[in-house]
Amino acid sequence: MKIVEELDYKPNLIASALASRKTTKLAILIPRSISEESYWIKPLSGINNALQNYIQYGIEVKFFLFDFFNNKSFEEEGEKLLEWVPQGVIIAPLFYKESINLIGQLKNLSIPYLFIDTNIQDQEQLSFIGQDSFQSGYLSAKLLDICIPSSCSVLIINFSHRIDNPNHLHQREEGFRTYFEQNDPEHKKKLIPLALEDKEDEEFIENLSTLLAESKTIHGIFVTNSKVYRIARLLEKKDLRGIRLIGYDLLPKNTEFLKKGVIDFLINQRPEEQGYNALTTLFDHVVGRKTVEAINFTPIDIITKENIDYQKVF
Amino acid sequence: MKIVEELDYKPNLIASALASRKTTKLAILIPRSISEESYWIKPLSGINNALQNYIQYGIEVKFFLFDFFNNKSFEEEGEKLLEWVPQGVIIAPLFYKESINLIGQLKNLSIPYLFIDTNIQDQEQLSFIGQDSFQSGYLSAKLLDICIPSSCSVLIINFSHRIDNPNHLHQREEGFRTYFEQNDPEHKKKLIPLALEDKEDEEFIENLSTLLAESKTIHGIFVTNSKVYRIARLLEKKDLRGIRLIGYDLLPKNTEFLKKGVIDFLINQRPEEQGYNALTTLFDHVVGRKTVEAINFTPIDIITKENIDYQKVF
DNA sequence: CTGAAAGCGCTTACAG
DNA sequence: CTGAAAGCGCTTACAG
Repeated sequence: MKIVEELDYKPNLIASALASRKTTKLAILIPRSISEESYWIKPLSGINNALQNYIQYGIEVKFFLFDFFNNKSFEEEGEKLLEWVPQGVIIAPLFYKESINLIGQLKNLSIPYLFIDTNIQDQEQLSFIGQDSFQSGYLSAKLLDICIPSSCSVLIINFSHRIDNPNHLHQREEGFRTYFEQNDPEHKKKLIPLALEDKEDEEFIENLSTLLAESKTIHGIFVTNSKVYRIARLLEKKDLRGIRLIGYDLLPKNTEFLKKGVIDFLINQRPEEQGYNALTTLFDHVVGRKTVEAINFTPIDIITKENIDYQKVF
Repeated sequence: MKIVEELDYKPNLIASALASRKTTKLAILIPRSISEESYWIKPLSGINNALQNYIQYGIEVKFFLFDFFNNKSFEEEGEKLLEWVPQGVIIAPLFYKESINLIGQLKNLSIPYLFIDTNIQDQEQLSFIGQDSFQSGYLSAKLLDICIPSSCSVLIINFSHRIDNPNHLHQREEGFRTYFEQNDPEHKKKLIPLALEDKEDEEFIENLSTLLAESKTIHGIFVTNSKVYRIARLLEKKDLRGIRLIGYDLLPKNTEFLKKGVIDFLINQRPEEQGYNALTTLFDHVVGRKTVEAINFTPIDIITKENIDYQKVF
């Protein structure tokens, strides 16, 4: 080792990869995408993109895709994953209990894992790759705040798609509220929370539309997830102007309304980049034996119709 | 070739790199950074960062750094570059005439080159990597527009640092003006252009300060480059409130005023990423023999004090 | 011009 | 346990 240091010897990774020709198996446990327009297609394509860089190094990646709404499906795919015996795992731990169970087993097998999109604190994960949800809500509040009247009402809409909503939706709302507590201590702006079902609840939407039409004081709406296009559709249909709308993610349905001017801001969490970084991080650890960052926060992008066309596509 | 196709043969780049061990020389012609806080340190660090990925492939990178204000220096470094005989070049073509001259010689030698930061149209460059300046100005106007009164005055400040200012400063102003032409046809917002010298022109700054203090109608200032901190310093010193300020680039001096709330928005052009992508693109072309994109527009990031801490650092 | 041999810097099975 | 040999998939100098 003394000589290694004296000569500043650095092993040639290329020669090493060529000689060893071992294949490293990496498993990915994320939600299945229902359509081309689904959110989860983006992390997946980011992972595939990173894979191109490593394919020559004998990396084998296998996707275990579960049903976003079904914890049993998460469990089943987790079982399959364990049977495959990978050397490293990327997990979107959307179901708390089932995730804890799975990573317990991974720990026993000394298989490293990292979290993407959603974090669970202190689980000995190799890394977390995703956005700071609280801060993204805080930023959303600021953006809304600068373009609404100094006294008015603001709706916070939660599309609760299932009982144990991923934690980060609450954190986004918390961040949003915290901004107004700090910057509007006199509560000139009234925050009105609203929980909607994810299914096509026409009746509720109709009620909401009546509410919006009647209440002239509502000048801003914050939707805590990517379902913001549903509210946009309503605003457009009822021709409701003067209401600023902000939500998450560059789904085609959302960007369409952004370009039309119905949605004012979208918060992007760079899902492709999350996928890309997740695979790169796992590779660096498992194959490159490098130390990796324990937390890898994705930038919080502000997207308007003026810069949407310049976002990186993968 | 028929058999190649039948077997879907893909050459093993790793084995190829190991066997050939040829070193590829890539030259970089960009401005020298005066301090750790200079803008041009960022593309440089992005280039070095990308280099880490390729160092095993026998890439040798040499920087030819010229004086930002001095076209002779650009010429001299260009000469040295040609003597070194690289296989590929990255150029920031800040001086038009001198750039045209240099790339003429590169063409004769069949050495591929790509432009970073500033583009010159139709010069057979391999690629351009940088921001759409017009659009970034357009976006800046939109951001200012949503948070200033519906009738007021807006200053457009150009720090002209030399006679032949890089073209993109004009394009930024053009984009800015175009937004207001399209969205304020009645000219309720008055745009006032102002050219300042780059040197510490205390007298002019003093005049500007008087102007701002007297004119109560000025509610927005757009600075077309990274010198926005100089205006911020003035606003802070004179305790001038109610003026929204927007400019370019995440220099330490700028982010400081952003966090204090004196600057409202900064436009980021991801300089590190530009450097990173430039080297990657050049490598892909020269070593990987891949086809590369002719235009690689960097995203136009909107930075506020709420998301500044989540920007990627290289 | 063609084709076989040596070698790039490692890993790993194997002989001693 | 130690150390030399073979081989990973290419490139390139060289013999024919």
